[in-house]
Amino acid sequence: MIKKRKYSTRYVEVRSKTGYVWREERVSTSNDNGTSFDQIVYGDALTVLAEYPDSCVDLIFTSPPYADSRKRTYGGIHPDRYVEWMLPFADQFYRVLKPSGSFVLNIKEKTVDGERHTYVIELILALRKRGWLWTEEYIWHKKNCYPGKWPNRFRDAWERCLHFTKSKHFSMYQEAVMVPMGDWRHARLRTLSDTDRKRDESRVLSGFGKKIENWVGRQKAYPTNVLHLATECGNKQHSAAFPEALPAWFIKLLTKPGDVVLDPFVGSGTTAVAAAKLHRSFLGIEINAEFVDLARRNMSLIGNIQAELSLA
Amino acid sequence: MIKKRKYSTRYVEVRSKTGYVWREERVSTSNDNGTSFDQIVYGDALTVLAEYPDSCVDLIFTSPPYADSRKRTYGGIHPDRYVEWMLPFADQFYRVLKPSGSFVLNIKEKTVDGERHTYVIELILALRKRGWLWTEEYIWHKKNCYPGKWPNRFRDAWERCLHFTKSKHFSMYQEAVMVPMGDWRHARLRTLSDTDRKRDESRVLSGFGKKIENWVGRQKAYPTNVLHLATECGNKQHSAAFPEALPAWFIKLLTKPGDVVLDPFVGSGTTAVAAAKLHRSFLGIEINAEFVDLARRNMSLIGNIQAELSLA
DNA sequence: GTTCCGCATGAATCGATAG
DNA sequence: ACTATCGATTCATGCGGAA
Repeated sequence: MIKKRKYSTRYVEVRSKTGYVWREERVSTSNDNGTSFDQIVYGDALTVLAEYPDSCVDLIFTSPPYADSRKRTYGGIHPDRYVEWMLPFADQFYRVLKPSGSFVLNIKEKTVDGERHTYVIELILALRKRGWLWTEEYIWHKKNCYPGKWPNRFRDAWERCLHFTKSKHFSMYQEAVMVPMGDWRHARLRTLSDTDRKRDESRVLSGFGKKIENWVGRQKAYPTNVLHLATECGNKQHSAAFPEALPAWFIKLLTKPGDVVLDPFVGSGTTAVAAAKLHRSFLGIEINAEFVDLARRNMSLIGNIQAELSLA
Repeated sequence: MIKKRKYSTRYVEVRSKTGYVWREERVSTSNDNGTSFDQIVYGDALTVLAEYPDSCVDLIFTSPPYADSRKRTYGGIHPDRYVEWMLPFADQFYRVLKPSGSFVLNIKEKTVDGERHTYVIELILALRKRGWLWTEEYIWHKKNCYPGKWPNRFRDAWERCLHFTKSKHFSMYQEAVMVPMGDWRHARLRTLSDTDRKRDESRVLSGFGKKIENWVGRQKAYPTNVLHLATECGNKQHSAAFPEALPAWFIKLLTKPGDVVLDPFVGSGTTAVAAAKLHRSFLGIEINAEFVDLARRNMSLIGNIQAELSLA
């Protein structure tokens, strides 16, 4: 049964070279229940997700708009009202997530008036009251954090990755994120450099046969709950909030190929790109038209790269 | 004015080779306001601290008994009652801490029933209601964390170091914990980039290049709020809750020589040892007689080492 | 092809100044 | 008094061009 998709037209403010202009935008207000994935949907996550059925998503990975930041794009939620703003979204997330699924929230509290604000830990307590299990808290260690000096604190080099589930028994594929043994914190999670690989190979080849087997058998270890990743700071037009390796790690850990990954605040599309590259289905939702364009461009770039790879 | 110190005698259970025996113990119940430091006091922190005056401590660093663990030594506080257990101590800490002082709490929530328990974040909220400022949360990354494998989580490689203060303007000596810079600086020292120059333009108007010179000649950088320390794996009879480098880092950062460091749950004395080595005054309190003995032995070892050093 | 080097760029935060 | 804006501070990384 295929429903005819409905659209509404709305006008949105978009930044141009000279300022801000209004542009017409077609917004999907319905979906085809099963064929509506693998797209960046323009709209508010609350209304977009309302069209989706229960239990259709395997992983929700997102970095919601931080309190009082990105004012131009999200209106800057005040820290004191952050929890009440977030809860309706969390309820929708709970509904669309499969019982075996996971919800990973990348977030960090701001300093307000010289103090760490409490909206994140209050959010944890509120989510538990809504039925979520606070299964784990991973730490993303930002190796290249923002510089600066202040009399009362150092540079902030970490963010929380809060792992919530609906059940104590959720899907987890630990082998997918095993890392080379030894100094695993120095290993690049993004890609092993060629030199690293060559060094490893030469080490293996120089050994005797029986030793190779021992060494190969011990090549990988399970990681810990601390992730060491640098933020990407290349010459992109958009500053990605997090590096692609961050969603990629959780996607590999918590889904298998073909599963559905949702990012309800997808921004420039990093989560969707990571999911697509890992052959997962995805759904990205973004309320800001400018970011929707950017995310779709980034997705199409992936398509080109994959096409090139398949040609080679 | 010197008060005569008062003692009370109590009998305590102590482990011997063959079991548990009762031993007589002299407990100080008064202090000399300034001469009562540099000791490991046997007793309950609540009653011991009650004898101390207001605003006599510069830093409180402690790792309190974890919820539901170390049952034999601390009675295993139940997670659901952890906050109410902790608050009376925190009130005493607040009283004895100087307005410019800091309270650093090394703590990590246990997993209970497959979920992270919320007593730590509830404690943060409760402490704020009692007047504490939640100034910062440092992460202690345990580079060699405890091994193990579970179906739903990885090894836990980090703990919180919650930094509370009484005032927004507290004492902090950041230069004391600076770390060597990365190699990237060699390229930076040769020539300043255009962007650096542009960024410095505004500075030129006021102060001119003296700041630049400072910066170029610098070999060290300020650290971040993520501490990378390995847990000590020495063959001690007692497994210290944290390595000596952890209290040492905060002692260097938050006190100057001669200041007073308090650890109200001093355990095997690691905080006191670190303070003494750094020429700070200290006060260690411990309710378990066995640990008191161990802490005093560890302190006396330091005395020997320092004596040897002064002879050399 | 590698390696080296230059360099922009950050989900930052504080304190002073302006409205 | 209370909020908005702005300048100052600072450093690890990836990218691209050069050797």
